[in-house]
Amino acid sequence: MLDPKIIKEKPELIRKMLKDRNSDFDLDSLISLDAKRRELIIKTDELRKKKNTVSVEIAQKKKSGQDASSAIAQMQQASQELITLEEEQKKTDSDYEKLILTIPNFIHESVPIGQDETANLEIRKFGAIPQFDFSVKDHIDISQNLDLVDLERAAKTAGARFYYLKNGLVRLNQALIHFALDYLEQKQYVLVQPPYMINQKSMEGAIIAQDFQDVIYKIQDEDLFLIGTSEHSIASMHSDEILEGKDLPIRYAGVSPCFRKEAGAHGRDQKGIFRVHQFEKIEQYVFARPEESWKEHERMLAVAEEFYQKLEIPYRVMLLSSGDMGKISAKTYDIEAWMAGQNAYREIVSCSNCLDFQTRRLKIRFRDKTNEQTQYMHSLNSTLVATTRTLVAIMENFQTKDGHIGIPKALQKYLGSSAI
RNA sequence: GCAGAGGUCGCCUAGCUCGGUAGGGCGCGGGCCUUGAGAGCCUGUGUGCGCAAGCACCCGGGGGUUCAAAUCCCUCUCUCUGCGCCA
Repeated sequence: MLDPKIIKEKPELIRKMLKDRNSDFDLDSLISLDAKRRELIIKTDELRKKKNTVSVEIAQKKKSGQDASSAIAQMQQASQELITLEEEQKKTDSDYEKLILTIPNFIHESVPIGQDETANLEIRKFGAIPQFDFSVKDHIDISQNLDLVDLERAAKTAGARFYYLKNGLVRLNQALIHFALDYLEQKQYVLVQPPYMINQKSMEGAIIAQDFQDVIYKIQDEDLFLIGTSEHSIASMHSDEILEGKDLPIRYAGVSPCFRKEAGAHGRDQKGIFRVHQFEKIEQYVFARPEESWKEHERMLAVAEEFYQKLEIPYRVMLLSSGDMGKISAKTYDIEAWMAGQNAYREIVSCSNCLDFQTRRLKIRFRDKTNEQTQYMHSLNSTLVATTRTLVAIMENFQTKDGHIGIPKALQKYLGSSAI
């Protein structure tokens, strides 16, 4: 959510952002609803003031034994008027609220303006692309040959985009999680295993309504939604709280399964475990002081890059364009890992600064002294590792001529072996 | 799941029986006093609208009764205690 004051005072900033995002958001409706909302506040406040005055009068008259009936009549009339106005106000407020929650976030000045991913900028590359003296397989062939993944039976029991991991890949998945947790803990992150289901209010704090439909699974007859990432749980963890400035930044390492509908992804990455409904993810989630959030953003990216360097996975860092970026992010870097079986770089990390967009929705504030004005802090999130995609990268990049999989040195002690 | 007790301003607490402007303490800010510090005293301390003066709102959420609700009624939710069930 954006600051209502900025929308009111500098609508031209919002218009530019909407244009850069190719958004068809109806700003004029929002502005007129806001005007109507404020007009109603003034009117109802006046009526309440009248009621308060008359109420005191009634109390005094009753106390001294005078007749209060004319004052009571006034009171009844004012109450009636107020009920009508309050209904209108409720409706206006709710319309306004719905609309303001769907405006996308501001865009940082360093973000390239463009329609889609073709306008993304490559920032840097790391690692040499592996060369093979045999014909390269993709992760589907490799995992089928080694009995590491059963997609057919998963399709039978759950549907497309599900999988049974088996044998060494179960261990490798756990090894990645274990390694990632050790890595972030050593960097002083607070480890968090959050609720895997959260209520609607919390979910709305973390994402924009329309994403519900495309991404989020709902639990039947309960006010509960399966999280799409631990970001959703951790964002709302401090909702309605006022934290102490001295505690910032707070860096969380979230570990959880992630559940995604992947609606609208028909046909893309249809096979294998690259794009699935369920996977494990270790996430960086940071609450920072506003003036430090851009520094934190670069820091989180560096933490993620170092992780893939340790895993010996070649990657490139992309700066997403205004048209390719998520609505809640002001700036997003993606890390794309080289995947030998696809002969391409594919997204494995997304690192975003959301400014005060989430914290404003969730009322997460801080202050340095108890009587100081509170401020919204900034929130940032970045993948450290989404296990299935990294498993794909390892399987494809570390495949051997005899059809097995080598293991990156950093993972060997967690796996207990150097090959699968 | 059942029963009981609770949720009041950043924190603690009074007020609820019997409806009439939510009081006190702590913490923190500003001021007075002081050579300085401390103590003491004064004052401020959440949200909204407004250029401002100021006004309105805020007692876990929602609804009801009433001229008027922290207070009475209903409902939901969370916490605690006991019982039950359970990996």
